Amino acid sequence: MKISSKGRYGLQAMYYVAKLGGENYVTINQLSRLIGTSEDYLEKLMAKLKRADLVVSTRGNNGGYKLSRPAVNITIGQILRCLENGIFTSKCVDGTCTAANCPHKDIFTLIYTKINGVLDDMTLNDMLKE
Amino acid sequence: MKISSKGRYGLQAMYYVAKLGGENYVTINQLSRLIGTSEDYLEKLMAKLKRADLVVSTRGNNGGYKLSRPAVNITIGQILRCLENGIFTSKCVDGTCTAANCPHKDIFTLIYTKINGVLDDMTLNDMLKE
DNA sequence: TACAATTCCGACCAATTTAGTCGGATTTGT
DNA sequence: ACAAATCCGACTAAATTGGTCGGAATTGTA
Repeated sequence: MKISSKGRYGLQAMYYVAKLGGENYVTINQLSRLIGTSEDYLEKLMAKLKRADLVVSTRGNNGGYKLSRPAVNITIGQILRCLENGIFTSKCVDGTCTAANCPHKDIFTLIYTKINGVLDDMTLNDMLKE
Repeated sequence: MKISSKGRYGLQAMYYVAKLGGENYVTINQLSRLIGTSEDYLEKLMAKLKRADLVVSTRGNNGGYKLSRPAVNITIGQILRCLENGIFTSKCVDGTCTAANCPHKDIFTLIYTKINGVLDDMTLNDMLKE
């Protein structure tokens, strides 16, 4: 249940897209050199970030990625949730718990609400300020 | 990165140990019927909870488990951390990040500190009150 | 038009973690 | 002696993560 390298690479990629971006597009090649992982793998992560509307891209020469909106409007939670598998939910919350009258729905919901609250309280802009 | 069934079963087991316990010892057989999973698997989880000093046990006839201390002094975070693998930490925090001058140490540390704070703010007693 | 730079896409594989089983050994009260 | 329990290590299966590969499609530029 740690943040896996998927989430870690994703956060780092978003950080560099934000930092180097502006009007420029940032390429996977640049990101892979900055982060230190393969282009092939990063590509998968960028695809997820794009599907979640956190970045936009153009193909072809001079193409690459940039943020879909200002860094202050992109939360750490949004980034992690789109990369990690079913992050911060559980059977007892999403309705698939098979226990009759699952007695723990409320506490699990509370746990996840609080964690998501923490993550959505921090934005990409907070990473840039460091 | 969801709370896996390990964590879920563990929280539920602790809940029932707290609820049925008091002076009594609660057995794995009871827990498995209440939670709906195998005795064999629960046994592994109880072993971890014991190693973390969250429960105490006696063997033999009339044996079983009970809390090592009052429910109000056992946090959700303590339960989850002892069951899940390296929960809420990451390379960039624990010193194994190989990036030179990892620029993200602070933000990752902040994320984990906040999440652990949330989890350690809730105790087993909060589960009992539901 | 050719070409290079780039994202995009699906199939595949390896490593790790999670989930679960099994066969006993040990302890304890009756 | 026996039954009810925890304890323990080895094993397997399933799922997820981490990563690779080959090529298709798009775009700017010479």
